[in-house]
Amino acid sequence: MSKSNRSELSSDPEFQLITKALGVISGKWRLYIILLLGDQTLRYRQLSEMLPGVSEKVLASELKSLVALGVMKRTAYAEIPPRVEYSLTRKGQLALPILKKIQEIGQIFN
Amino acid sequence: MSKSNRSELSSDPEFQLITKALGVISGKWRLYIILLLGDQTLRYRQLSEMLPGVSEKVLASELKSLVALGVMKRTAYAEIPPRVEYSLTRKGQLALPILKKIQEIGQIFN
DNA sequence: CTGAATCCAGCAGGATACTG
DNA sequence: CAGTATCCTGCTGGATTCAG
Repeated sequence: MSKSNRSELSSDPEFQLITKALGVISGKWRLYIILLLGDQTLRYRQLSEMLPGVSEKVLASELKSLVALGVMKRTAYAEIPPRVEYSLTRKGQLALPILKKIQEIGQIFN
Repeated sequence: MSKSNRSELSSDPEFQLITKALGVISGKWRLYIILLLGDQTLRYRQLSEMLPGVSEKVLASELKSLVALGVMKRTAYAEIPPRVEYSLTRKGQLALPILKKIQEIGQIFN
């Protein structure tokens, strides 16, 4: 990483990229949820059951953020009872291999 | 990621790895500091100057955490004035290529 | 020079109840 | 079924001062 001592860190393009990337993966459950979804399409209820101990509020807001970030897409069907499915976007799938690598870091420092 | 519906998430080994990895990279500056150091050896003052806007307290505690995690090593010389140098451990260097990849995630979602 | 100590604000994340 | 609405708490990171 080369340094161009500008006075503000926030103007460093590398810093901006890192911040962006951290937005996708940081948070107690975020990365785990993405890897859990993987290439599947899952309903809200399925995700919820796969994440025991994560409250509705937290799961819902994480999913919302991930959709807003462009990692996942949400598809709602106008049925009764309601059905909502989540899957990775193309960008999400692009990022997936790298995200899986992050687990290796966990192994290195075990 | 395959799921074996055990009742507690914290007993899932994959979750543990992810949590471990997140410990290394999450935090507003942590990942940036690691990439900034890269293969170099830098003194505290140099790091501090490369990180305008990061207070002494935050920098010092981040470095301490990174040393505790085994990512960096700290070498202090008994001189006056004191000299302290930081560099990546072998484990840190092992992780470096993956950490660099994380920036690509930032590019994907730009 | 290299930090530690203190004090403090904001927000991510959790518990629980309720709605379309 | 798929979420909101509230309310609450602890931790992360920031400002400033002090010390070896």
